[in-house]
Amino acid sequence: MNQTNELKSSGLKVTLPRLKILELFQKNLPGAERHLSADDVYKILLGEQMDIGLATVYRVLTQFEQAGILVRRNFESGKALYELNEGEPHDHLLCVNCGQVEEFTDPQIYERQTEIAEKYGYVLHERAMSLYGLCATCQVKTKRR
Amino acid sequence: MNQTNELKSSGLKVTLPRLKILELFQKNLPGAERHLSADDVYKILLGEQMDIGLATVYRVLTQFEQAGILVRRNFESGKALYELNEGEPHDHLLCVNCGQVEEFTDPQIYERQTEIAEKYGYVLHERAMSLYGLCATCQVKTKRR
DNA sequence: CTGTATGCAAAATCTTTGCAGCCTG
DNA sequence: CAGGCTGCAAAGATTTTGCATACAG
Repeated sequence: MNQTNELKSSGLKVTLPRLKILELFQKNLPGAERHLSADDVYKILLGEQMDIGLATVYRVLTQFEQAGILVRRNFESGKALYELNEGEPHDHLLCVNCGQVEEFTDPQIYERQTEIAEKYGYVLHERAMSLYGLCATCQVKTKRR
Repeated sequence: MNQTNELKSSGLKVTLPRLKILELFQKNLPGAERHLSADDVYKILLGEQMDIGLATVYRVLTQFEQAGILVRRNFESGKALYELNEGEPHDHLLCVNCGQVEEFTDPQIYERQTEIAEKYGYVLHERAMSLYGLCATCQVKTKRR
């Protein structure tokens, strides 16, 4: 099984909480948000009749991040969101009204970031770029008020 | 007095805590970090023999942000940092080892961000970009270990 | 004097940690 | 069977809020 191996190769024992959480992110159900907070994950699993502790969710998410399975994002919301690590780095466009998250990649910006870090003598570890605004749908809704 | 007027024109009463906090950011002492957390501000003021409450610091920082005097930044550290709002937007390069903060502006990136938001139909409210890495000094230190 | 501002303490959030028992390998 | 894993409860860290008193205008 794919997920089982993914866990094993990260040196993690295969347990129900881990399988379920991994599945949540990999399944990618239509309409399901790719970006989930610890609490989101916790509530979803409770809703699926799982008996799980919030502490376990935090621990698993942290382990998955260290294993490179997930990526942790710090947006302005105040709570961390996790998403599947699909290799290619990307940035986010977030709607301040509905919370929708749009992903995009811009090689030109990526390139400039590298140049800037170099110019300042930094060895770059991470890049984070987020744009906040009103999505098209919410612009209409907001205007109506 | 300049600071007094800055407060008045924001509709805020001129009080000692507000003057002191404003001064802290405007003074820009050599070696002093431009980016301060609520707790940083609190500790500095306590060190100056001021009798102030942490809650007041949080309230004042929030008010200053709403008045456009300060800008709030959410870096990965988990706590918000504030800096003087000097009009022109800029981004940050942070050392993950010593916490040094380097500021930079890149019109090319700024331009691309605008284009991206437009492409996705967003009305942009805010942009946040932070690069994390090892500064030149810390690269040397780290290598020695 | 009136209403805003302050300090203190308590509460609210999000996240981490300690511990005894459970389960994987 | 050993050591990692889990749930629960408690503790931490950061930020917000309620309230009585103090102070600016």
